[in-house]
Formats: sequence, structure tokens, C-alpha cells
Amino acid sequence: MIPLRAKSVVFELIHKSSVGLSSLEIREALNNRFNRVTIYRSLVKLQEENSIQKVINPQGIVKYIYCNCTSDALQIHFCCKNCGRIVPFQIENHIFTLPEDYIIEEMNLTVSGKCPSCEKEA
Amino acid sequence: MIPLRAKSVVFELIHKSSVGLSSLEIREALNNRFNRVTIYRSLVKLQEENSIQKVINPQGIVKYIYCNCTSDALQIHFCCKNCGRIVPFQIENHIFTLPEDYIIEEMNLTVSGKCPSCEKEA
DNA sequence: TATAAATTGCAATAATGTTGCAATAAATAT
DNA sequence: ATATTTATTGCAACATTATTGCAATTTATA
Repeated sequence: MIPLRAKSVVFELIHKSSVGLSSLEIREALNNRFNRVTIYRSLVKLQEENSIQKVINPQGIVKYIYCNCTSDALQIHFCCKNCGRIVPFQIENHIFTLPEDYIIEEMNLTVSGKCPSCEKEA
Repeated sequence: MIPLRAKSVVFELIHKSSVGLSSLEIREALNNRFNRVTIYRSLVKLQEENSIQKVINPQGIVKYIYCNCTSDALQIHFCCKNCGRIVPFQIENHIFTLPEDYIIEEMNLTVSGKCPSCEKEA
């Protein structure tokens, strides 16, 4: 097996994951094979090339996800308060307007509550 | 002049401010009259009693704002990438839907870009 | 006035992220 | 194949933001 670079391994992990992952979770999932700093640097590079996306939930928790969003769709991130899962959704864009002189460059719609599996358990 | 408690002073400051403030900005605006920890504790209490709201912008910057949101309106926070201002807006709720089994408890719609005054300068 | 409760500050700790530098590994040129 | 350059990684140190325990002070209540 070819010993892959941190960046590739981190990307694969995020890509395969159906939920958002924190830097710590990523490091642990990789059996602490890489230094903390290496993980951070990989995440920075992956974000720069738009391979992954950083999501900050209403509680301020930072997670990294993969999602191939089309430019015209608005991304919603659902953060489960119980298990911490972050699940991405896409909805149609232009769901609201601000006064014309506000130039919108980025949007982040984060919703938190209970995900289906946590709801079932309760 | 009556020497007010940190909590009241912090609330007045946030209440009067038209933009979001960080814990550091709050402390400095109060001439470092209070300890850092005291500011944090005031902010926690004010959030607990729903007097203020914590907003985390897409860059992860934490700001505190006052806004009397009606339960049926969705709050949008516009974060200027240039000056860092956070300006709250209200829009009608129910602008999107998720699958039924996702229980939505909180929403955070944060938009970033350029505010009118920064746009004018450019 | 005495006692209880709340507020505040200080020091220490924690979590998360960044930077500089040296060591190593990989890629490219000679 | 070897030398040179470039990229990757780890370590230590630092930075920022937030939390906790404890003692001191202030305020409220008995």
C-alpha cells in the first residue's frame, strides 16, 4: 500500500463521511498518524482549492464537510444537537432579499435540532 | 452616578449598538473596567435570559447582538467582510423545508459580503 | 448589625488554531 | 544515478478565546 500524503488521506476521509468532521475527529480517525498541525494545514489547502467546506454551527463547533454544491443552490447545514452530526442539504437559492446596497458574497444557513436517528431514540 | 453591575453595563452597550460586538470589543468599550472573565460571565447570563444573541459568522468570529425577534421571523445576520460589522435583519420564516423527520429547533442564517458603507468606499 | 447571596478579579487550565524552523521525503534537473 | 530543488511533516512555541475554582469584595436580606 502506498503511503499517502496527509492531504489526500484527509480528503478521502471527509469525502467518504456522510457527516461533518472536526479536525480532532479527523486526526483520531487516522489513528493520530499525523501531527495536529499537519491536519490543520491539509484542511487549509483543501479549503483553498474548494475541495471541502468549513461549517460552523450555531454553537460555534467547527466541522469540515465535502459537498459538491452547484453555484445556484443554497447549502443548508443541519447540525444535530444530540449527536453533533452535520448533514448538508441543498435548497433553491434566492429565498430572501436584503436591501440592494448589501453585496452578498457568501451565505451560511445552519439549522440545529434533532436528526432522525436521535429523534427515534428519544 | 451609580456604579452599575457588569451585566447591566454590557447589556446597555449591546442594546445601543447597531452592530454586533465581540467580547473584546465590549471590554474595550468599557475601558477595561471589568475583568475578561466578568464580561464572559455577563454574556452567558444575558444569553440565558434571552436578552442578547450570540452570532457566529462564516469566518468563525463570535459577536453578540441585541434583537427582539418575533418567534415567527427568521433572523439573518449580515457580516461585512471588510469592516466586520454584523447587521441583523428579519425575514419571513418558512423559506425552506427539510425532510419531516428533521426536528428544527434553531436557525442561523449568516450572510457575508460588503455592507453599504464599505461598498461606497471601494 | 449580622448573615447570606451575588458579583468580581485573579490565577490556572482548556480548546483550538497559527507560525517558524529543522528534518525528511518526493520530484526534477544534471 | 546523483545532485538540487521543492513539498511535506513534526516539533516547539505562541496566540486567541473561553472556562473553572477560589478568595475577596460588594450588595441584599434577616
